[in-house]
Amino acid sequence: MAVTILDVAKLCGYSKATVSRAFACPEQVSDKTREKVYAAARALNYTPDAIARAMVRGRTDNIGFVIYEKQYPVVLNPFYSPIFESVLQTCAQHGYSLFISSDRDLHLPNGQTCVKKQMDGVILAGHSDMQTVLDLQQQNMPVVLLNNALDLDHLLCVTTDQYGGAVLAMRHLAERGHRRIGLIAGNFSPHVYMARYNGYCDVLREIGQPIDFRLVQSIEPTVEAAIACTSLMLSLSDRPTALFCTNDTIAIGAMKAVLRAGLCIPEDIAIVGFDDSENSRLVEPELTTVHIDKVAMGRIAAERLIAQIEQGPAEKQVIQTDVRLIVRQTT
Amino acid sequence: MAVTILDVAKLCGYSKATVSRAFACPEQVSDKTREKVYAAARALNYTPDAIARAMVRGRTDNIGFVIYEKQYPVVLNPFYSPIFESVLQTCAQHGYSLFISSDRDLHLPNGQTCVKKQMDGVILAGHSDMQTVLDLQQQNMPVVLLNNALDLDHLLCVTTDQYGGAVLAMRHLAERGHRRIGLIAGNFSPHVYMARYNGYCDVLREIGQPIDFRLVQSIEPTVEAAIACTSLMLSLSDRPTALFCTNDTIAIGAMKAVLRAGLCIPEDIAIVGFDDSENSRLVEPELTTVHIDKVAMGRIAAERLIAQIEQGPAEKQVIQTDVRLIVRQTT
DNA sequence: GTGAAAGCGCTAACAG
DNA sequence: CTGTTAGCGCTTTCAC
Repeated sequence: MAVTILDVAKLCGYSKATVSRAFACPEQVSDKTREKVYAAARALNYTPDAIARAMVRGRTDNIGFVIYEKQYPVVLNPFYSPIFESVLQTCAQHGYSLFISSDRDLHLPNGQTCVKKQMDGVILAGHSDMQTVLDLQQQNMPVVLLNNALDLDHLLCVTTDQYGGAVLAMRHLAERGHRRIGLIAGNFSPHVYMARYNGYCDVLREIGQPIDFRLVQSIEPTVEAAIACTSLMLSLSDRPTALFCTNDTIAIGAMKAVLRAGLCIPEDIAIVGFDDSENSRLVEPELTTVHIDKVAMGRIAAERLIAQIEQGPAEKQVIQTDVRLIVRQTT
Repeated sequence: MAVTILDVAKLCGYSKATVSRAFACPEQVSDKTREKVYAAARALNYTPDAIARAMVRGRTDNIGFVIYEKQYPVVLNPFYSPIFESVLQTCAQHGYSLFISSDRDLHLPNGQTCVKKQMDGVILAGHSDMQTVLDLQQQNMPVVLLNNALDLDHLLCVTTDQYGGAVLAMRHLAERGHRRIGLIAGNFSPHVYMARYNGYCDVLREIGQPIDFRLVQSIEPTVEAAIACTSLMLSLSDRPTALFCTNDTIAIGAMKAVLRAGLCIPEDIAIVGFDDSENSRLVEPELTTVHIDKVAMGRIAAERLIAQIEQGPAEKQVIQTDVRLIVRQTT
């Protein structure tokens, strides 16, 4: 793009400064001038250079959404994608654009942490290590943690009530009269895994049901793994009457295994999932699951990050969004 | 970030240029020097400013993935999200980062088209109007069209064999002996809609089956709309024995309607979808569908765009990825 | 409301 | 292998 602000200035007879203002703050320029400037710009097909602008303003109006590498792919992840979408919307509303990258992009060849790209702040989604966050903070790069919580000063974290959700799911099953309830848990980050696992154990304890470890399995959260795992559980002589799956993908795999075994849902086996992803409504019967307010998580993370960018450092805080049980047809 | 390259230069006793090289092209600097520079950088917590770098290099190493607004949300779209993911991967491999934005971001308040953000090229996904593409080209902004084709010089388009896919699906149904085949078509862009519709008509003609317009419906591509539409078709006295749905979401809605009507798939009604989205394997029975090579589409679009960025304008070309039928359990 | 001038932080010749 | 120098294109005081 060879044509610069100077070319426009020359053509319309005004100065660089006026042309600049016509684009950046149109209200500071008289109507007549603005029109002339725009006409000249159109004639030359001039377009302000975003980089030069960012350089001098010290602001890019970009935000980075950084995913822990292991959790790739983001966009296809039924849990993260609605969150990402919500972040995207919120950013757009506030005039920010969104970069998407993995945590690999956060390190220089010499090992230092930094934001190699042009962004005013970052949302770190999923796992992220403390040193990285510290480094970023030290470089005055606003940071918000999403679906993760770290105990650091001035760090804002947005999570959800993992434990409460598990308890909701389990109590619901217990109220339906289930006692032999299996757990198929995805091997998520310890933070998430333990909270959901504890919910399972605590409700079992509440109803006086001892834990049968043959009914507690930890797997990769894929449909295939869930099918295999469930099939095994179904072959038990005293098979469970209900399954609590720690995400919807697992629950869908469990459903497949049950249906393929010729059993009925929920009559023979009841199933509860977690996340309330889009997929939970795709399957038939539709899945009872714990709703996580992914829209709120994304929105809050983005809003709080933007607040930091525009108004300075955050207070240390963990914002926990509510969960609720969505009862559909699998229980 | 108050600390600049100059601070590091002073601290380590080298010049700005050397410090710059230590980060930008480490091999051009002696080991000893590099270590000293890095040490100083670490001490000051210095990090190169990506904006200033981009400014002087005239390159940002960023690519924009721009979606036609009406097709929002991108990330949740079962068709676009795998493509986006593939673009993301390819860009990462080549050292580019990805921006995601809608076509709204392509226009200045004065109506001019431009890339307001810092990117070296853009992938325009879905519908995009010709003037926008022309404007971008005139500004020397490399462009690739994805899932769309426009007849413009030096414009590279990546699409798929929409018509061929429809023919594959229909012939498959015909080979299974179906004659009364319904069409439930999503109201996609004319480009896509017509190709798939023509495939339907042509195969019916091949098998000497007149088109019954009660069996041809055009709807919003949502599960709900598909359920409603299918229910209606099922209530016909001479209901179809098979349904060709122009995407998987519609097919899944159709499946729900069929199952809820107490009918069996594929015994009573066979169903074929289009896209081979992740969802097609989630449902039970699993969906027979036309596979679109979304990974290839994303990769090719990204690679070609990068080629343009690095090696100059493209030849006018429409690259059409192959389709194939994936026969699962609904036919 | 408009213009002149001073950089923003970095890289890329070119020299040495 | 390292240093010097000249900007990249824009915004932003500060005058007028």
